[in-house]
Amino acid sequence: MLNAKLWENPCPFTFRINYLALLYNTPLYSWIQDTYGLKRPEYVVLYSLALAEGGSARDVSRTSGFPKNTLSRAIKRLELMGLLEERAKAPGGGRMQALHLSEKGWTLIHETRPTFEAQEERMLKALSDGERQMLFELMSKVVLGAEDWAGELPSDILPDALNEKKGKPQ
Amino acid sequence: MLNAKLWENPCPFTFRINYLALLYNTPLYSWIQDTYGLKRPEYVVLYSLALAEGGSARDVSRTSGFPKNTLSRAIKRLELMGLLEERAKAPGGGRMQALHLSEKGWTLIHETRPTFEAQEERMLKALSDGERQMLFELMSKVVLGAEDWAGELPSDILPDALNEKKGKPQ
DNA sequence: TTTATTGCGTTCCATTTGGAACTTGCTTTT
DNA sequence: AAAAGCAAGTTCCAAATGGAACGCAATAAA
Repeated sequence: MLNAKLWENPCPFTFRINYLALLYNTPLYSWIQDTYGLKRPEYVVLYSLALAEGGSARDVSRTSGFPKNTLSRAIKRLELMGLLEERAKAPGGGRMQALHLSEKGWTLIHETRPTFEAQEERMLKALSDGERQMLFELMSKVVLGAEDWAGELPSDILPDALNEKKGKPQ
Repeated sequence: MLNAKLWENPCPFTFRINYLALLYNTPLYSWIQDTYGLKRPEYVVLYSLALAEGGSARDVSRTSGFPKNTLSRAIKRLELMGLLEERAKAPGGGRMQALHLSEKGWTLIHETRPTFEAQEERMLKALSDGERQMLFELMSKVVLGAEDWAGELPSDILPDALNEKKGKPQ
């Protein structure tokens, strides 16, 4: 079945993307879980803040895809574990809250991030430096074009059966 | 935060992979859910079988990442909905069961697959044909090398703190 | 043939998840 | 400045999820 999905797939790119994401993420987050007791959304919050200190829950949600309630819980737990600086505002949500890693949070990130990097490196072993550069540029191009295709599906790619108004494209 | 994740990320490739998977999958599966009442694992089973008729639950699990109990339930429901051919063997698990789409299942796939293709096409709009070819080859190369890096994390990329045996690398 | 062994599929159950409604506070309008 | 609109964060709860234990069939070993 793997061969069919690789070589006879009408969506060869997105299959590869999903498949690589799977192979990459699974062992890393299962290691994080076993070693540090952090679930994936929790570690994602830490990782995100390490890249963008002062980011908000909304930012993490937008860039990771986790729904905001999941992140709300994750942040609460991280705070409780002392991995995030306590938020000034009393819990109860109002407006954008800037989040900050604590000393402990930074330590954890510094300890774990190299493993994520090393795994990415292992994944790319098959490519030369030039090929990596090329892959990076191509993927960047696709991501930068995302505004044009992400979000709702336009009705012109939905099955005709679902488009009532055929005659009058008003 | 998106800019930080794109341009200051120590894992620029895997971020792009995860991010693209997110942007691609979310609208499609939410459309499938709203329109056909199928959850993602359910549609994944149909899509997988359309590519590899006679595949088993295990095959789908291996190539999609869903755990086998989730797929067991998905298959049961698809059978109930008449989208899969009834399995010969009485339910009760034994050995590998070959799964087959029913007429209705094929109809649904034929109706929906073009939308998945069109969305992939939209995603790649930013690339020329040559660039697509290049991207395809690079990603294929990485996937084909997966046996060398997927699975358990080797201890040599884990933090030193976690490796007791430093002196004797036996 | 009988006995272990392997591994696919199912069931059980505690945990996690995420949609929806809600609260609160900023921003815009009048 | 008061009212309306909007959006971030929280809570609620029903549903989905996935680890673990189980049952069963095919294969391997004795």
